[in-house]
Amino acid sequence: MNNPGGIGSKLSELGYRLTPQRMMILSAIESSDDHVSAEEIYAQVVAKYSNVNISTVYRTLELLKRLGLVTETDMGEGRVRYHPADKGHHHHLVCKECGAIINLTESVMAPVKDTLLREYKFIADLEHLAIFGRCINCSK
Amino acid sequence: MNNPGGIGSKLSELGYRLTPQRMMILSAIESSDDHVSAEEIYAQVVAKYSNVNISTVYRTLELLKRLGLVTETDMGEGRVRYHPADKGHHHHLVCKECGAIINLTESVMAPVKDTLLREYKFIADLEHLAIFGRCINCSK
DNA sequence: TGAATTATTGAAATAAATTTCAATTGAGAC
DNA sequence: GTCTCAATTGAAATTTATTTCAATAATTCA
Ligand SMILES: [Mn+2]
Ligand SMILES: [Mn+2]
Ligand SMILES: [Zn+2]
Ligand SMILES: [Zn+2]
Repeated sequence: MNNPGGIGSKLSELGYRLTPQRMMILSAIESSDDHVSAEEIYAQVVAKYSNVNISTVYRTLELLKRLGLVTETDMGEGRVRYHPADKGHHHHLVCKECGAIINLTESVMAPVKDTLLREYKFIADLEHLAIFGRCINCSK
Repeated sequence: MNNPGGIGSKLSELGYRLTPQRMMILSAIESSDDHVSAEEIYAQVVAKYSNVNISTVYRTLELLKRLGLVTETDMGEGRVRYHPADKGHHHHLVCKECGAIINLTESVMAPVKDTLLREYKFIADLEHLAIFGRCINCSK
């Protein structure tokens, strides 16, 4: 629930309260190895602890996002998905035509990140992107 | 209204009907030199032509997006903004802390686009991005 | 022309996410 | 322990965007 090194311990280190609601939400995020949506988190949490509100889920995700503990990615599904920030740095190529998703390592964006830092002194968040376009099958 | 080379003429070339609603919407998009939101387009259109529905605006934007005639960009305002695809190829750095927006030329993403094409045969849409992060003032 | 078919629209419902505001909880002061 | 105050939450309202479905408009074809 509040495992050392986990998101929960970071939250309390930073002075945020580790409420039952937050603990359940964090556990849902951390236990999922896939990208998880707010509604999916809510469904998991509400099953064990019915007095929790969907807006608390969104608020907690918002907080974690702001603290850089989770990444938020829009893969074009009409809802956004979340990911613990430390779990696998990678990006996704999303084919707009067939929906195929190709994973890539973070390093593809490293040159851009460097350029932006060097030329604009801008620290770009390029940790978990969805890049849209057309895959090889759909582009012929 | 349906100037040659404009979005309207491309639409009819492709076999889509150039309805009064669409003409007004296109004119609102093309006449704006800035990035324009759906609600702003709607406000402009409804002032001249009251029998138009907001869902027609969204639907038209969806169509134009799909045809690659406008780009859609989320600059983190809670609503998305649109831009004629041929009007200025550039990106935006958006500071998550102070909201500052720095413009960049399209070329920053050229190396990534090339890499994705070469290594993944993926044709990436990297025409009008909002890249989030922290500007020089906010990162010290 | 006129019927059949298809594209487009408006209105209302719906969905995802955010905001508002009052109630509750919890941490620290005394 | 009790008081005080700030943080957090729940419930409902709101916002942006999408979807559904019936009505309308335009196009195709007999
Ligand atoms: Mn991922
Ligand atoms: Mn722009
Ligand atoms: Zn594809
Ligand atoms: Zn800034």
